[in-house]
Amino acid sequence: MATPQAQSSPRAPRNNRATAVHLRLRKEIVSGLFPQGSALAEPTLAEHFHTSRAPVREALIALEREGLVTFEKTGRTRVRTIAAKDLREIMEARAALESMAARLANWNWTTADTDFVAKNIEQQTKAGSFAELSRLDMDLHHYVVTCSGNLRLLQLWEPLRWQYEAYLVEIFKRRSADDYRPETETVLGHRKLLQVLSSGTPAEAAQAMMDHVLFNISWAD
Amino acid sequence: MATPQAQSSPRAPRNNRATAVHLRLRKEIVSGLFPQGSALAEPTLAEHFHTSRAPVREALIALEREGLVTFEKTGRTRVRTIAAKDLREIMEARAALESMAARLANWNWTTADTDFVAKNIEQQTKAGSFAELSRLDMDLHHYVVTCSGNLRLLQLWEPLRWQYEAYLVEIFKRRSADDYRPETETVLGHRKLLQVLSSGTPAEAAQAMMDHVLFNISWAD
DNA sequence: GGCCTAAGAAGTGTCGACACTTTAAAACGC
DNA sequence: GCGTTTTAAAGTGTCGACACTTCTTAGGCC
Repeated sequence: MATPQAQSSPRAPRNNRATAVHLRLRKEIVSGLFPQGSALAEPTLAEHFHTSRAPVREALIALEREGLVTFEKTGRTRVRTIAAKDLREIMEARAALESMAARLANWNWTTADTDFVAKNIEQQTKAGSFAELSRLDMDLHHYVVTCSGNLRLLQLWEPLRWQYEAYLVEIFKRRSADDYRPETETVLGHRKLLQVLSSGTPAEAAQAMMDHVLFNISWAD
Repeated sequence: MATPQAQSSPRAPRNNRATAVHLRLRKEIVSGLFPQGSALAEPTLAEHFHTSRAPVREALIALEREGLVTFEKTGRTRVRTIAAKDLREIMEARAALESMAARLANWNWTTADTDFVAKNIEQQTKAGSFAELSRLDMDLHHYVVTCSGNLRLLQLWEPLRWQYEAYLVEIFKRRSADDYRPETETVLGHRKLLQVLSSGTPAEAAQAMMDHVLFNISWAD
């Protein structure tokens, strides 16, 4: 009999330079190293990463599908600009996916999950900057999506995360670092979330996550 | 002043052989031309499409991110096998996205939209095979997602569509064509959907779509 | 000086080549 | 005949090359 071990392969990243370039370039984009709208020429990037154009090209295709770069009709590549209108789309899509994720995560929630999230929220209260708070925030949301046990949910969610982070870093550039005051509303929303995830119904968890994510649309600069 | 027309570029598909190969190969996969799990060697595909390996390679990367093919650790590419467990993930993700889409579509629903969907449902009652019915079904769901006006929702949804169709074509291979009897439940679900989309509340539309999509999980063979 | 034009520079799309790795097949021993 | 080892075939990863297109800059004209 054939089909020794079919398994639908959760994720088998090829171990080549293309994926390395992909990950590095993504990190550089969401770090704000390349301003939005700036050109990404293959020869330049190839030199930057000490490789040839082929791996760079593959990485750009992956990044385009993640929504971090765009191809113009002429083939030129640019860092995608994410405006307020895009933020709305991102948050609506996040709300859809994370609400379902919360529903599923509620189903198989453990005390270890509660510990992780509680610890994360605790750190949020001590956060000293927007950047630190949003990092903790994304960690928490990533954790819930993972807890759903649905790998496709996670795969669809990740690009939204990168796009959101690329948007945030642009905001941080404009805002001065010292006008930060603790975001009590965000923390409060997370506490409510933890409560329904651990001891609420699936429908309550879904609703709470939906409200929590959509609430942040108004954040738009 | 710079930034002449920023616009976040909805979708600018490069007009090259790579995208052509991508679209053709995708169509061939969801048509069942390549059985699930079969190997996709770049030189063979290159010959098949009368091109070199470079465009084929780019197409495979795009298809991997769509979930239609998988890369093994050795770099070999295979058509992804979609089992019942995968179907569950797909339908949960679809339910999440389409529920939000229905909520948004309800908001800006027009009589023209009602006409399109009503005509589609009318055709469903006359469908003579599983294949025809499911084609109409996907057309309808695609229409609703488009009506949401949220391009990211559509972009995230499309890969789920291809995966679902790849699953269906495998089912069709096993089932004989003549044991088809009209799926009255599907049609009934769509009528209910049309009703809430045109004259219900956003929450009702979201709930109806959620129920309708999740109902189909039990379809699993 | 401002505008149009034309050479030059830069970039993309595609190809073939080659080293290295993995798979498949053939040869060998028992 | 069956299992093991060796050898050949097939495949991937990466590179450089070249034609063609697009952008940019310098020159000329008014």
